[in-house]
Amino acid sequence: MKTQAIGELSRKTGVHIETIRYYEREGILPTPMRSAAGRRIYSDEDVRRLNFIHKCRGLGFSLKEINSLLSLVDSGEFSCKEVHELTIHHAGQITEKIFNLKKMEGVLQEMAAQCNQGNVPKCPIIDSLFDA
Amino acid sequence: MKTQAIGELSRKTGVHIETIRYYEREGILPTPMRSAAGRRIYSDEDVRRLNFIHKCRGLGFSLKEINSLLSLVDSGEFSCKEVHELTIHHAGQITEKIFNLKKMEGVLQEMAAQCNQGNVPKCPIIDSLFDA
DNA sequence: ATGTATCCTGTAGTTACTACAGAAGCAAGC
DNA sequence: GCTTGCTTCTGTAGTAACTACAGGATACAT
Repeated sequence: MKTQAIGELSRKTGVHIETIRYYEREGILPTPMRSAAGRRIYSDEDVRRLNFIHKCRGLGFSLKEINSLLSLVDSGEFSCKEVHELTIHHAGQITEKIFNLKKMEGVLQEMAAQCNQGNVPKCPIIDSLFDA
Repeated sequence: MKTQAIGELSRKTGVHIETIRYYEREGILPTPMRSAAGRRIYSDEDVRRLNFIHKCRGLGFSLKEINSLLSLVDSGEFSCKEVHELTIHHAGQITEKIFNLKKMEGVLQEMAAQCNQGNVPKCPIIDSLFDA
């Protein structure tokens, strides 16, 4: 499939139509082509870009941060210094997020396992998580 | 240290004072003790709870989702069925988040490595990430 | 040609903060 | 005891990132 309307883009990505138009207003999505009647037309490139944005949002990145990541791609012009600063900054964030998520994952699995054995869990979530 | 004022809680957790009061209004943090003059007094338990909330927010969980996690702990009363539903739901989310973050991590490191070798990177961020 | 679904713009509401304003409390030094 | 500076208080208003209509035009299947 080559192009699509906003509804299909929404279905493919799981992003609400209103949110897609909001991203366009905010300059995070490029202003798309329009049909003769003025309807937005999207390419598969837009699907990929919106998927990227959507998942980044779900991982706690702000639109501003996402823009700074996307700007690496959008501008043909960027220096290695800029790339380095951004990647190092974001890579640090990402590593920390992974670390915290793994901790959460472990505790939740432990709780579920305790429950399987018929024990009411003591729920040490807060105690064992994120003490510092 | 046994108890502390809101400013110190803020410094320890990195959460703005206004946000702490906001969490109290929203019922995510319990209403704290007050000094004779009416100032909020927090325990180390509050520090841990706020750290937990803060990191969850940074990982893309909504306050509603965080509440559902915390309610597992807050109520002495919960059934194994409830625990299971919540943990399985959240564990799935968490696993997916980790998966996506690892993908991002890999691509960013590759970009930085390319730059180290003096090449201007082709920046395949969007192409290689999140195609589906 | 007619009904149903989709799209348009525009505005208003929601969530999760964030930033004051203005008043009162606390702590240290003179 | 009084001043100076910092912290906290309540309350309100502003911002970021959506989300939900309203009211009207367009597409398309029967």
